[in-house]
Amino acid sequence: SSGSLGPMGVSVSCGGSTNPLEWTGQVTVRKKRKPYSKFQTLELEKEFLFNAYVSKQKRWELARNLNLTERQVKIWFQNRRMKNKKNSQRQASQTQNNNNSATN
Amino acid sequence: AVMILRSRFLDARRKRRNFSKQASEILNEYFYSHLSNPYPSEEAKEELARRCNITMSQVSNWFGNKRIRYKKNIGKAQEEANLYAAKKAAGVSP
DNA sequence: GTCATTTATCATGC
DNA sequence: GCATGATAAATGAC
Repeated sequence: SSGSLGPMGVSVSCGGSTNPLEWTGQVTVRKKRKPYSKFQTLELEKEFLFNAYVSKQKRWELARNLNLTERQVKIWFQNRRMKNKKNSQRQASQTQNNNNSATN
Repeated sequence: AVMILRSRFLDARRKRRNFSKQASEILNEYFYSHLSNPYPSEEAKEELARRCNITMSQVSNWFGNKRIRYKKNIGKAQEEANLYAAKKAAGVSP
């Protein structure tokens, strides 16, 4: 039971428009998102073709050659694996739809 | 070179389409009726996806965009919030 | 490690 | 010309 809200539950409509909504506040300071260059992305994609999981040694080399931090390289591979999974699921459902409509 | 061309065909952003009016209505009603915690569960997402005839990823995208863009508009007009708040209070469909 | 997010950016609709 | 949906960096929970 959550009682951190106003007396009426959602108290948005009554005049005062400033909402004491906890989720609207982000405490941690986050680094601004900065898109990678074409060269950086291309090199990362090339390495991802060989293996979706990069060793510590390879990560260090990539970070140095692409002027990225090891943390950035690590996170890039994590996000890339998620993207791969998402695309695989999308293709799977597409194939299933094709089979269903073809057999029926 | 490959992925530059890849994005031309495989990127879904190239074929973006606006949701239907009723789908936006359903999503907005849920958002403003759960304004204190606009994070639908997996089940709620499935329900919304089914009623809106969109995928669950699209539901997640919508709430992600909605939350950040609502946050950015706090202190501004936000007539949309008042609209749905009044609608909820009246219990009337448009 | 995965994975739901936050945030800025991208590409499109109108 | 912005509104809107989807994607790309970045964070945090677990």
